[in-house]
Formats: sequence, structure tokens, C-alpha cells
Amino acid sequence: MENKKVDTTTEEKIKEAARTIFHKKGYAATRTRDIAEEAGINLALLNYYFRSKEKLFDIIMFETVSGFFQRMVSVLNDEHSSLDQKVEVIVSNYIDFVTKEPCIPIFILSELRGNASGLLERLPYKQIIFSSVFLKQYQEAVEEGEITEPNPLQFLINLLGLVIFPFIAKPLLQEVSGANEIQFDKMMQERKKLIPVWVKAMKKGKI
Amino acid sequence: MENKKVDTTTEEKIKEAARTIFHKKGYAATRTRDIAEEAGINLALLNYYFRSKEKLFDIIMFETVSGFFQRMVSVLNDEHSSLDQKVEVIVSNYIDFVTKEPCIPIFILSELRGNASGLLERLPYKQIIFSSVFLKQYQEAVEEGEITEPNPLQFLINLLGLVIFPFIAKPLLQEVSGANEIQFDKMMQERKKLIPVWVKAMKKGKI
DNA sequence: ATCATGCTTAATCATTTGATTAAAATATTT
DNA sequence: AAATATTTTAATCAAATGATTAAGCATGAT
Repeated sequence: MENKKVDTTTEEKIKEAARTIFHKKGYAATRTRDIAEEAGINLALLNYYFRSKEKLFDIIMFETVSGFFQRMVSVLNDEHSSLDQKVEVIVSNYIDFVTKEPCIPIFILSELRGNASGLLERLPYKQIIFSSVFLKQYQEAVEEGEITEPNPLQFLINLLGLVIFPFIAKPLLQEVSGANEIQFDKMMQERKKLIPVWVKAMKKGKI
Repeated sequence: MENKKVDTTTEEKIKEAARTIFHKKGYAATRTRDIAEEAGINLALLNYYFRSKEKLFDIIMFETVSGFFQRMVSVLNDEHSSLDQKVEVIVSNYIDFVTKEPCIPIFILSELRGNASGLLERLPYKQIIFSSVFLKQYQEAVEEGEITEPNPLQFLINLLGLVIFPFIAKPLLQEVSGANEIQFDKMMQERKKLIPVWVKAMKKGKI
């Protein structure tokens, strides 16, 4: 009955395969047969365990998005770090994570086009960010004149854009620069130090 | 024989419909029947004029990518503008363009995942950017100590990331902020002034 | 040993989807 | 007007694809 061996269970094998293929090709371009082959199982097992391609996708999508934003939320709510420290941690954390999982940003954002799933509405990030330690610290910094721009969303857009955009544009940047995989990763490692400096500089940018 | 009336030709109607649907849903999620319906024509006409979905897509993709980068290249090669002016023009130009065509960035970048088409290699942007007026100006600014970071690619990544990323992450940002379409566009208009200031501030960021 | 339960497979189904065909309609030339 | 070429349509095809079925296999319980 139970099949929880030392090796991964069949259900987990299917999920891992689905993650791999969905992340790489997206929902529409993924064939259930590809997932079955990647998992080394019979196609029927996919439907046996998950009922349908769509239900399997919903699970992967939810876990991927949750995992991605949990990394940010936990840092944004840290009571014991300053704003600058939060930037450093987020930058370092995400650059390492996305270097290991380079498909995830474009996967999330391209599957969220139009947000047909309504996934975002079911996630509580709006409230979490709105009541975060980060937000208080940002508003304090604005009041004390340390930050010019009053809208914290502009700050988050910049931070995320500087970290994530290069990974989304990776094929493009590699072609324009002629960089190979290693050189690209090295450039992203350099951004670990550069982005916090840039973000600090941007805080007092005067119009 | 010739059908070039005042109204658009059938071929052009199909291309416009294909642009609309491909941009919105991507290659894999697009059905040729959707394009035919959007164009108000019989499905067979699509294959009559363009042979196949893939060939039609290749045309749209090439035109979209070319159009997108031509805007940048023409500014980067302007002899008569400074680096700061180039930033201002690119930011303003792209924010207006992408506000009108919000699907294009995520379309280009998601279709370029893995660059299976080899489209990028067929485009000459590497050489164009490498020998651009921008590059000379950037290197001069580095030599004169006006810019800390010696790699011009980091500068371009930042510029593009600050401009384009918010449009790619639009559904996410709208959900997190609760902003509607008009409020989002207003925020992007504000970035027209903010990004050039930020980019200037970043130039002298010290480690 | 027998039974019941859950897991796995091969074969098959039904629908979707890209593409084609042959004929009809329209436009162009002679 | 007749002939020719081009454009358009309805009908159909073949392959791909998500999903199901029924039978076989394993494992633990009675």
C-alpha cells in the first residue's frame, strides 16, 4: 500500500518531472507525455495521481510562486535587519537561487500574463508586504530624508528588476555580450556586490 | 490580381491578427483558428498566404524583435547626444512604447527562452552595440572617473531592467499594489523622470 | 492460501489542431 | 463576353494530445 521508500515515491517523481518540464517550456508547450517520459513512468499514472494536466500544473505553479516569494517575505519581515541589510540579503539570496533555477523567473512571469488563473488573488502577499517591517523602515527613511521617492513599490520594482531581469533576458544578453554560461554566472555574482551599492545610491537620487 | 485597396489587404489582416494573438498568448498557446477568427477569414487562407503557423510566427517574431531593438540602436548610435541624454530618450521612448504594447516584452523574452529559433544569432545587434557611439561615450566616462563600473553591459542591463521589468511583472505588481490600469500607467509615467535620476546616481556608486 | 487494496501498464478513445484539397467565387486579361 | 488567374470557402485529413479503460501485478491483511 504505502510506497514511501528511501527513494522518491512515484507521485513525487511525477511532480519533479512536471516541475522540470513546466519550468522549462511553460504550460502550453508541455506535453503530458514529456512529463511521463522525464519521470520514467506510464502516461496513465500522471492522470491516476493528479487527475489532469491542469491540476498537476496548478500544484507546481502554486508551489513555485509560493517558494519564490517566501524568500522575499521572510526577509522583508525581519525585525533585526536594517533596510540596507535587507537589500543585501535579498540580492544575494535571489542571485544564488535563480542561478541554480534559471527558468523560474520567466516561468512565473510568463504564466502570470493576464493572470487567468486568479492565482495571485488567492495569495496573501498584498497584506503581508503592506504590513511588513520593510514598509515601516522605508516610510521612516522617507520621513528622515534618507530616501527621496515616497512610493515603496518603486523601490521594490527597482530591486527586483535589477536582480531578476538579467536572468529573464539571459539568452539575449549572452548573445549580445558573447558570454558563455560561466561568464554570465560570474557577471551575476558581481552584481551581488554592485546592486546593493546602486540601490543605496538611488535612494538619494535628486530630481 | 492585386488587392491593395484602401482597406488592409487580406495578407495584412492575417498578420495583424497573428501579431495580436501571438503577442498575447505566445506561440504554443496560440491556435491558428484563433488567428483566423481574429482576422475574420477562413482558416485555409492562413496557410494559403503563409504556408504554416511556424512560418507566420517567424515573420511576426522577426518584425517584433527588430522593431523593439531598432528603437534602442538608433539612440545608442546618435552622435549628437550625451550619455545622460541617451538614457532619457530611451527611457521615455520605451515607456511610451511598452505602455501602448504591454505584451511585447514578455512575448519576446518568453519566446527567446533557450533561443531555440536561433533568431538572435541572425540579428546583428552584437556588432552594432559593440561599435556604437554609446560604447565609446561609456568608456570615456569610465576613464574620466564619471562611472565606477567598467562593464557597459551592466549599465545596459540596469537601464533595460528598470524600464522593462515593471511591465513584465505588471500583473504581479498590480495585485500587490492594488493599482488599476490607469494607476499603473501613471506610475510608469513617473518612472520616466525617476529612472534617469536613478541611473545618474548609480554611475558613481562606490563600493 | 485467499482476498482486498492500491499501483502500473498497454491499448484505446475523443478531441483538438495544423494542414490540405477541390470546388466555388471573384477579379483580371484578352 | 470568354478565358484565365487569383482568392476564398467548406469539407476533410492525419497527427498530436489529454484522458480513460480494463486487465495485470504487487503487497499487506484475513
